[in-house]
Formats: sequence, structure tokens, C-alpha cells
Amino acid sequence: MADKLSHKERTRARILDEAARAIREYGSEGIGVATLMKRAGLTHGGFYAHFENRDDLVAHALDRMRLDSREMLARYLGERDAAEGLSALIDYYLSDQTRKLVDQGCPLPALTQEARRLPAAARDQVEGGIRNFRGQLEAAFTRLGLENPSTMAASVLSEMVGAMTLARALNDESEASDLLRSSRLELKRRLGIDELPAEH
Amino acid sequence: MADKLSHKERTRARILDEAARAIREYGSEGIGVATLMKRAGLTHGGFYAHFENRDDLVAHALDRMRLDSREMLARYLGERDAAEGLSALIDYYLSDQTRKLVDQGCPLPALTQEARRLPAAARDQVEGGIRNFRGQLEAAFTRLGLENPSTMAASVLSEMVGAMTLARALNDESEASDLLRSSRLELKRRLGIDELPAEH
DNA sequence: TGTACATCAGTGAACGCGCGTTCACTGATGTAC
DNA sequence: TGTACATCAGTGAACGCGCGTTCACTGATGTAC
Repeated sequence: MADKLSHKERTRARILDEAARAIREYGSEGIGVATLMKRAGLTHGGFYAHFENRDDLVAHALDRMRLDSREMLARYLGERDAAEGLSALIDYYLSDQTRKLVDQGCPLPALTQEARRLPAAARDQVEGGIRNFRGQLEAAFTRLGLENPSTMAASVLSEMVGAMTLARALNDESEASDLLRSSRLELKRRLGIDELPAEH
Repeated sequence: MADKLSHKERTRARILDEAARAIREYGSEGIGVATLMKRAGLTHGGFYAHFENRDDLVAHALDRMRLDSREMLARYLGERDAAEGLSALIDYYLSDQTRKLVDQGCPLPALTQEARRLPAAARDQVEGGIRNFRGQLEAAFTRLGLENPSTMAASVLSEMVGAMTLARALNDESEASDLLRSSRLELKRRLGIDELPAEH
């Protein structure tokens, strides 16, 4: 009974799921309540049985994204060998596939520039996401034996988020692809993990 | 006669100036025609004597920002010694002052995440800005004697834009400031220009 | 120097539209007896 | 097993509001004579 979601809970999860995707793709103000509910297979009136208002939805959708990202990072940097995990994370995070799947994955390359303008609760989620990402990198760098793991974590996180942000802003496919490849190469080089083969 | 702007041209420049500031601060959709015109000391009806429509304004405002940024980069990377110019650029671009002046300066940390959703003309301006920035860095790196100037330019540009984007997303002043300091340090270290003193 | 007139940047009321939100209602589901 | 009823997730018409845009009008400026 506790692990089985009720009908209403499943509906709510479906709305949040659609909201998370739409927010990544169109920004926090890019989708309206009516369109969102339609995508979830409902009509707009029912929205307020699930959320206080639109801001409340955005905050919950961002909370969900943050948790997803935390899991993703733990998958790469948790148990595995630090060098191998970091190399795989870089290859995944800065892949052309990730570049194209704008409605999925890490919210930082999608939402950090509008974070300042988000309602407080939503903004806190973005801030928590940044803090967690930097922390996870720092821990991995420590295990890797770098001498300045905290500084390096800030620098590497900035480059990762910046590279994906810029690549997605470029219309030209090959230019975007080249930018990501350059960043992957240079990130691994400066972390001293460039001798490992790229994944698949 | 040619170098003296007419009354109408000066008014148009004033509107564009306010638009550029507002777009950097609130995003391309963050300010309405009425508010913008009020800031320029006018009423909203007059707007259409200067621009075709709102999209036209956004494209022209971005064009203006792009030219301003090009000048800024030329100031740092043009005539000067490459190492000195790069060090000064990093100190300026990633300073706490720049972080706070969100309505001024380089548009990339403000607009690249919504670039995909911008009208074509506006999007082209952002793309041109990225291309120019990367090109200017590459030229400076070549003069500096780096062996992979193009790869390095993509990497450094990504870190610079990413670091400012993330710093501005952080509510906590000291955390934001620390992130910028970390990035400045690491950027200079990996460019081999960390022996130079930071500017003021 | 003074008067008449054309020009045109800017005004402000009005418009249609899409948005977030409200609310009376529907109809399927599950429980009471 | 069958009937009556309460519950409540979801519906869809309606609202007020802010937005981009239009347009008839104003009034200052500069030129013609």
C-alpha cells in the first residue's frame, strides 16, 4: 500500500514529468498550464487539484530534476574508479546525444541563466544542484589525487555547463560537435585521465 | 552632417540601449514594449516608428551587444602582449563586479541558454558572438605559443561563460565569488600565465 | 523679420489574444447496508 | 448479490489581466516666401 502509488499520485507524477521536460526545452516560462495539462492527457482545470499554482509546479519540477541529476552523478562518480568514472561522465555529459536531447538530463545547461529570475523555491533548487555537482566532482578529484580538488571542481563544472550551453546555442551541427569534442579532450587532459579510451 | 545623429536616430539609440540592458537582465522576453519605452522616456505607441515589431528590436539590440563585445575583446586581445591581455581579460570577465553588473557587458552568460528559442535573426547574433569570441581567443593563444589553440579556445570560452553563468545563479555571495576566483586561478594556470600579478 | 504651411516624432485610447486562475458541475469508483 | 450514496479526480466555460500592435491625432520644428 505504501509503495503502490494511487491514481492521483500517478497523475501528478505524469504532470511533473511533462513539466520537467518542457521546462528544460522551453525554459520555466515557456509552457502554459493548458498546454502542459494537454500533454499529460488532461484538461487545464484539473491542474489546481495537484498544485497550488504555476510557481509551485515549477519548484516541484525542479526538485525532481535535481534528484534525477544527483542520481546520475552518483552513478558515474559513486562506486567506480575515479578516473574511469570521470572519463565516462565527461563523455556522457558532453556527448552529441546529450546536446540533442534538450528535454532530458541535467537542468544546469538549461536553467542557470534564468535562475536569478526564478521564484525563490525554484531558484534554491538550481543552487542546490550546482552545490551538489561541485561537491561530487570535488570528492572524485580528491580520490583521483589532485592537489586542489575544490578549485578544480569549480573550474571543471563551469567548463562542462558552459560547453553544453554554448554547443546548444550553435545552429551549425559540426561547429557544436567540435566545441564539445574540444572540451572533452581538454577536460580529460587537464585531469590527467586522457590516456583512457573514450567510452563506445 | 553624416557624423551628427538626427533627433530620431538618437531616440532609436536610446531605445536600443535600454533594450540591451533589459534583455541582459531579464532575458529577451522579460521586458514589454510599454515598460521599455517608458524607460527610454517615451510612450509605447511610438515604438513602431523605430522598429518593425518586437522581434526586430530584439535582433537589433543583440546586434548592438555583439558589436560592443567585439570591441571589448579587441581592447584586451588586440594590440597588447598576449599573456598580459589574456590575464587582464580573465580578471575583468570573471570579476565580482562583472558578476553584479548583470545589465551590462558580454551577452553570452545571459542569452546562450535561450538562444535556441530566439527568432532566427537574434539567434544568428548570438552564434556570431560565440564564433568571434572563440576566434579572438584562438588568435591570442597562437600568439602565446600554445600548441592546440583552437581546442583550447573552445575549452576556455566554455569555462568563462560557464563560470559567470553559474556564479550569477548562486544566491550566496561568497560561494559565487569563490567560484569565480577558482576559475580565474585555474584558467591562468592552464594557460601558463599564472606568474603574472592579477590586475588591481 | 514675420506669417503660413508641411513634416513627422511622439501620444494615448483601443483592439484582440493568450495567459493563469476560479468554480459549478460530471461521472466513475468504492463503501455501507 | 444488489441498491443507495458519498467521495473526489477531472471537465470546461468564464474571469481579469497584461501583452503586442494599430491608428487617429497632437504639437513642435523647419522651410518657403
